[in-house]
Amino acid sequence: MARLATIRDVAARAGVSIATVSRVLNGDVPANPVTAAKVRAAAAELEFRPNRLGRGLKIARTRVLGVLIPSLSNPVFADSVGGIQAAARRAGYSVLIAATGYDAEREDAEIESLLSHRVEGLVVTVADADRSAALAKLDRSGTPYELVYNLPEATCRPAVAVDNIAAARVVVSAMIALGHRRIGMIAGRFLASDRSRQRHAGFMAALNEAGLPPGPVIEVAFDDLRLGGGFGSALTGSGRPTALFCSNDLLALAVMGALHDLGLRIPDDVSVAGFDGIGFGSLLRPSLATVVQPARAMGEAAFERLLARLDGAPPAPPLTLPFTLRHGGSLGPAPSPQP
Amino acid sequence: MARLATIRDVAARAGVSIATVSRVLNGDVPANPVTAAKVRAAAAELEFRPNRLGRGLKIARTRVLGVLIPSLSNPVFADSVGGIQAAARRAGYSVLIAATGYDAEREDAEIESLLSHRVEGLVVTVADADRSAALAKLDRSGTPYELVYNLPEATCRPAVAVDNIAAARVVVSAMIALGHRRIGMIAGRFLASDRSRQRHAGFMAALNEAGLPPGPVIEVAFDDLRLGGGFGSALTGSGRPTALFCSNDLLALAVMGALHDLGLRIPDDVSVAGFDGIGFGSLLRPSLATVVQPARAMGEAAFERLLARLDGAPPAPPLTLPFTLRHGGSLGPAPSPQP
DNA sequence: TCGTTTCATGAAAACGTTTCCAGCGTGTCA
DNA sequence: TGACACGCTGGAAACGTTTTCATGAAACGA
Repeated sequence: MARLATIRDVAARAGVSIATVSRVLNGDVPANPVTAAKVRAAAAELEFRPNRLGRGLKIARTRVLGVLIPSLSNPVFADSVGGIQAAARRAGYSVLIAATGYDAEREDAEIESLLSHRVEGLVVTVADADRSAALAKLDRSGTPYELVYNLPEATCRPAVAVDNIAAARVVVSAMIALGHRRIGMIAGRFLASDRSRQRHAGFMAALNEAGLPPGPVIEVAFDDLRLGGGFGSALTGSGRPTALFCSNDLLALAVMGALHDLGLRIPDDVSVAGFDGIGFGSLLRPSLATVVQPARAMGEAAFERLLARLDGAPPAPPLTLPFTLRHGGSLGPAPSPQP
Repeated sequence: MARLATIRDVAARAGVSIATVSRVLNGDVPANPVTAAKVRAAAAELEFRPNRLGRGLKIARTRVLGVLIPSLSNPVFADSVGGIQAAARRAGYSVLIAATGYDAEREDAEIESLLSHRVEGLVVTVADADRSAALAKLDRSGTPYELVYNLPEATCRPAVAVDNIAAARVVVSAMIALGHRRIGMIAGRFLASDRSRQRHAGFMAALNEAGLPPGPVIEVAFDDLRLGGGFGSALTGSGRPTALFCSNDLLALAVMGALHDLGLRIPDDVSVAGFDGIGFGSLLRPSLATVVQPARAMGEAAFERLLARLDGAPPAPPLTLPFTLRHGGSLGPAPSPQP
């Protein structure tokens, strides 16, 4: 690869100083039109592409932002990154991305890596926002960041999310309204996910409100969509739940597949609802009833808030965006009560 | 945000020169153990995080790689990025990511942006690898890059992909073997996608081979998953196709939804097959028959090849990875012939 | 004791920018 | 005609690293 042209090459070719090249190309100072033309011509001929390392070093702004998520394979994260990206591009920012693979232990190292590139700020989704050592470190150093999906309860941290508890309560209440009395939950591991915990809290709240005892709660590993083992037995006995609330859509899809394989019809035998609102849910038949989070908009909002912080605005309180309940064929009336 | 510690601060605190700090922290030269300890202590106390802009500027290597894809919302791209990312992380590389939103016109600008950050190489998926001006420019400048999903036919460009033509032929042949005689195709716009074109070629090849006339071929815009309009009429007449090959899975999912809404049963009335092998396909009921591309492995392979190039290896010929046919409930025997 | 080798360390240059400051030529006004 | 302002331009420093080169001390064999 041929050596890339530097500002010095451009200056030499245009017969001016590098200071002039810089001024012309950055367009800040109205320069002599003929000089400007010479510079621009030289830059074009040499295919000059300003080195952002040099620039960043000098002006101490990189116009790069770091994004950390658990995994790109979950559309809910991919979509939020899409939103972040779109907003960033509009504002002239580039995006450096990292993933933890759902491993909270890796959060710190990945963030360190992003920071070493001197990203101006971070948009992150962590396993557990209240217990995250990485976030604590960010707070200590005053690095601007914005959470997405996480909504800390104990700590006050900048976040864009939906109210997980309220949303879960709404879904479960909808189940109750449809006559369901034995409602179970399939959840990502509570220890590994604040969202899962919060959604469980909403689940319990709705049941309490209605005076119903909780059905079985099954915790599964995040990335383990193959629901084997004890799963079937909890869902097939005579006192089996007639509705299942899943802490996220990926889980819900897996559950629907498993139920199908167990010979249970959805929603005739058992209803299912998810959480997230990934696009595929609505393409399924029956379509997946779920809480729709505005993933893309959340990403965009997070970026905008971050940008405001970078421009000197004071830290804003957490932003809860409205969720919507997507009615779907997977959630139907409870089967008529057995005698 | 407090000013970040520089190597100079560490040197001052440890009572040594910056050269020594650099040497100790990079661990290249075996230094005096006591000095090293002092340096490490100082670095830790100051939470020193080497500035990769300075480093990159000096050594002219950034250990950053650029990734350009059409969109993160398509799992097939998100998954390949996941693979790239994982491999990059293992090799100590960071990933700068950009998306075109399926707009070929934006490819060049996004690549320019990535290059201005002095990424060492690029992994890209473009709309049309043979006609891409952006790729031509990369070739001209000798920038190392690797294509994923694109497999150029007219030009010789480094790529990791599956043989789209062969794969499409296999699917369509499978349809024929199941007794289908009127087979249609739903495709992304040929002008905007080399893959769509190649898969169409495979479709035609299989039909020719069997001496069958092609059924209707419907081109739709890439991101337009709402198949309205003339769609229904082409698929409902008396001479309607009994099987539909879709140029990608997203399209196939939309088609399945539309067919369902038209009152057609899958696969009893009409069979459907896709292309890509996104995970959700197998969760559907009926599950989606499709060509599975090893998305993650393709991303990993692309990174490995790129890394080899960066380490001085000569350009390798395009790598075609094996695809597999995933049998799914959406593809069944042709309905018994009407009298 | 001296020359030589080895080892640890520091000074300084360089990477590619931006920007401050000074200098120069030209035009304007008294 | 002189003083001054103004517009453009160039020199040079600085950003935070790495690395070359030189220096000094200690160790060693003769």
